[in-house]
Amino acid sequence: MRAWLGYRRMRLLLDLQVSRDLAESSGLSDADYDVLSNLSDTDGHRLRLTELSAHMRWSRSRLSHHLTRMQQRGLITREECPSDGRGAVILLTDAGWEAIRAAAGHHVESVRRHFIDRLTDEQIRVLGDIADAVVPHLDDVPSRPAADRR
Amino acid sequence: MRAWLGYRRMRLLLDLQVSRDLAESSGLSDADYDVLSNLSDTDGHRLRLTELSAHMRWSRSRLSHHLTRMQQRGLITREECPSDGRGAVILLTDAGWEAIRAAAGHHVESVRRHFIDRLTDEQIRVLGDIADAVVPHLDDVPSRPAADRR
DNA sequence: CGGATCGAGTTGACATGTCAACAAAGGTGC
DNA sequence: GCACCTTTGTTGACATGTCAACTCGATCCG
Repeated sequence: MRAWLGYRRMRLLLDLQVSRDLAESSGLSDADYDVLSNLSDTDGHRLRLTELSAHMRWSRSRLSHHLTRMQQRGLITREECPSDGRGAVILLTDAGWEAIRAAAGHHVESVRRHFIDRLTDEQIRVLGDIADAVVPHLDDVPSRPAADRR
Repeated sequence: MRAWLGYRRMRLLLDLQVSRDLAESSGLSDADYDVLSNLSDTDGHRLRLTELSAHMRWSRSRLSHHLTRMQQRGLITREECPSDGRGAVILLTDAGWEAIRAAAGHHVESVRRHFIDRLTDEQIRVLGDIADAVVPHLDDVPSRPAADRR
């Protein structure tokens, strides 16, 4: 009980603060940052829409809407897929790459300040273990967001 | 890095699963559940809107909108405040009380299944410590949601 | 008291997320 | 090749969240 409530409270306050910092320092929302960082982690800086949505656990609909807005801001573009005519390869633009590079430093500092620096090495290690214990069980079974199951 | 990414991933998957369970078993959203449980924790099952919003870190605007919807579903009501004419005491209805009582059991089971049962006693203890280390620093300084500061 | 300011809560416009329906291409079996 | 079903991505309607403007009572101070 203590652990769960603590987790929930931490989640509420920490994520609020970190995304506030992110928005102030770089004008990106949490969602923007996640999309950009997933793209920038791939080689070629490109991903099929469905792959991206599966990894982020977003519905394709949500992602498509969000990408439309990000495209209008020049952060990403859409390409046709050579191997599948229904296409949609999402590609990071130079501006998008620049945006996340510029944001990353502040973001890391923010996470460090509000989170990592408050913890002991031991606590950090155990937290990693906790995530490793919890995540795998959630990562395969349900798979797709509710909107897509049926 | 490992701890932060693990935390983020866990947060994504765990919260997704738990709120999915919650919605399926009781028809309540996360937001509904939080509001109801905050109210049911007070004696008299009532709170001033601003107190509630401060504790939940919601803007008064968001809370007011959400309460309007919850009121239409009969989960809460609004009363005038005797000591302050600008009023707004939020009161849990019988239906609201019943709804959260019914939801709580499933919810606890869900949290246990996806989270607590995956962890050792030691990990649970440390997680509590982590929250205690992180939360206090975030709990006083910033205080109000962005929309209210200015 | 009376004017200025502040704080509580609501509202409406707009941004974002969800859901179901859809068009179009891929896959399968005949 | 062609009927059939699946998968991809988009769309529009609606639900929810954000932000700024507003009303009106509280409070401050002459």
